[in-house]
Amino acid sequence: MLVVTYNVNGIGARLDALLDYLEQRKPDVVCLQELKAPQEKFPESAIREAGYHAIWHGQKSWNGVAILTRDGPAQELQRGLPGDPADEQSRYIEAVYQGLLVCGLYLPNGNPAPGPKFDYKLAWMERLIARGAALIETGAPVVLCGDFNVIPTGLDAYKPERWVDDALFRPETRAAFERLMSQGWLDALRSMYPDQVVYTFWDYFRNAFGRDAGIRIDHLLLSPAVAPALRGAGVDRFQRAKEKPSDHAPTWIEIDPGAIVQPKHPR
DNA sequence: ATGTCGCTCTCTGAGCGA
Repeated sequence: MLVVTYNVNGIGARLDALLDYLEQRKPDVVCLQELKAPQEKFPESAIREAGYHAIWHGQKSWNGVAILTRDGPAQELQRGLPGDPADEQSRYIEAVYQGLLVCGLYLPNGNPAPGPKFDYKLAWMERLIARGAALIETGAPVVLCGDFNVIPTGLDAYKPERWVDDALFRPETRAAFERLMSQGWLDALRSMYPDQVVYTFWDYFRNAFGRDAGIRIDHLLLSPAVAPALRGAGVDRFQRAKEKPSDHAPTWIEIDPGAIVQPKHPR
């Protein structure tokens, strides 16, 4: 089962590229971020004609997340990250698909830091940590994936010294991410490539992709029940090299559904 | 500080967020 996370940076501008990708790779599950489209502007029919079911949480201008599935619809469990009823930003969606709990997220960027946007990022991460603990505690097989806007370590940035004051790499951000990870999540890409440089995002400016001046901020975290099913992982850089690309590349894992551990007493 | 995109609005450029 191929599970992909892909920040499209505007579903309107990226529809052709997305359809091309679906045709080329035929992923089973795709978590999308940064739709930048209101709920009613999501191109549901074009995606259906491409052979995918979709659930999505749109928002005018900014944010927006979706989950696409190929072999049947996903059952939506949660829309919006719990913990703050006043938070109206569309950054989280959760669904069950073929026994797998798929959580797609678009974590706040948080720049400039310090400031109110950084405070919002850290507060959002606290809510994510609470959600992560609850998910792990069920024993369910969970893939928690998306654009985390977190550079976990210096290995994950071209010239990390340039990111020290950035909200994606500040100590508070990395510490919160480490607290999430300490719950028992497996960073799928890093586990497959322990020492290698792996980037998922390259700025549009200064020919960043051509120079491979990237960062790794799109992550797929696996709960203990799905970690043993991991068979492969990677970044589809070819998609970033196409015409009119997103600044992110699709990032993927291959899992063996037969190796997923289902809890004996599902709640 | 800069660079380049995408989206929205008052509208064919400017502001904002990333």
